[in-house]
Amino acid sequence: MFVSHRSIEQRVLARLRESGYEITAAQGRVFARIGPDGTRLTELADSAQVTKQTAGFLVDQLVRGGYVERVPDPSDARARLVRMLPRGRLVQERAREVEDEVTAEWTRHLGEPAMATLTQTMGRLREITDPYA
Amino acid sequence: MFVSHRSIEQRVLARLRESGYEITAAQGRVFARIGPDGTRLTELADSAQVTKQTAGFLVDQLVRGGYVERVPDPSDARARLVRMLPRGRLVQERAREVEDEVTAEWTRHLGEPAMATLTQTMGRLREITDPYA
DNA sequence: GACATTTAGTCAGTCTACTGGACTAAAGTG
DNA sequence: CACTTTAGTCCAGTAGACTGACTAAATGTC
Repeated sequence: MFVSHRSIEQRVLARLRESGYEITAAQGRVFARIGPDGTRLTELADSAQVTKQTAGFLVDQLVRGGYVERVPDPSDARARLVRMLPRGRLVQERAREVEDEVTAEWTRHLGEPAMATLTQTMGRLREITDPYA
Repeated sequence: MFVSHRSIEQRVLARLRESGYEITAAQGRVFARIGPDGTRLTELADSAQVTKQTAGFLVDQLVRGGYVERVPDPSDARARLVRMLPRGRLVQERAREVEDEVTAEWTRHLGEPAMATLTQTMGRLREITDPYA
C-alpha cells in the first residue's frame, strides 16, 4: 500500500512540476482537502492529521505560490477560510487528469473488475482506518 | 491507500513504543528491509527509495538503539552489512504480531474473501509501482 | 450579563528526515 | 596498470513536523 501510494503521489507531483506548479507532497495533502467553498485551517489540520501549526505553515506556502487565499469566515470572526484561487483550481484539474491516467494504467494491469473491487475495498477500509471520516 | 497505510504504520509504531522500542516511521521503513543475513547500506537505500546518506543516518540511529550492528562484508572490503541484533529480532516479532492483529481486524470488517483479494491485488499492483522489485 | 471554558489561529524554538555535492577507498575492467 | 564504477562517509542546507505558550473571539453557565 505504501509503495503504490508513493508511486501515484510522486507521479502526480512530477507532472505538476512539469506543468510549472511547484507543489510538495505535504502541501498537496493539505491542498487536496480544501472544499469548494473554502475550509478552515483547523479543519484542514484535523483531516490531514497534522497540527494546526503545520497546516498553517503549509497554507502559507500555498498562499505564496498563488494557489489559495485566506479570507475571513463570515460566520466566525476568529476563523478564516482557506479558499482556492483560479491558479489552485488549475492545479486540481491537472492533478485529476494525472490521477485518471494512472488509474487507467492500473486498470490495464489489473483488469477492469479487479480495479473496481480495489476501489470499493479501499473505500470500505477507510471506514475503519480514517479517524476523521 | 494513504490513510490505510498510515493507520497500520502508526498502530505498529505505537505498540512498539508501548513495548519499550523507540522506533520512528523512517527508521522502521529501513529496518523492515534488512534481510536475514544482513543487507548492505546501498541496497537498503535503493529499496527504501532514499539516498545513501539518509539510509546511513537512519541506520546510525538503529545502531545506537541496539537493534542492528554493522559488520564488514566478507565478500567486499568496501561494503559493510547491516545485521539484526537479538533486540532487533524481538522488534520484528512484535511488529509482526501487531500486523497480524490489524489484518485480523480488517478481515472482520471486509470479510475473508475481500481481504484475500485485496492482499493479492496489492501484490500485483506492486509489480508496476515498485521500481525496485 | 459576568465569568469560565472552549475554539481558531499565531509565534518561537526544536528535532527528524531528507537532499545535493564533494570525497576516500576498494573492486572490477579494458 | 590506468580508468571507471561502486560502497560508504562527511559537510552543509532545507522542509516538514512537533511542543509549548500565547491572543482573541465565541460559547456555555449560573
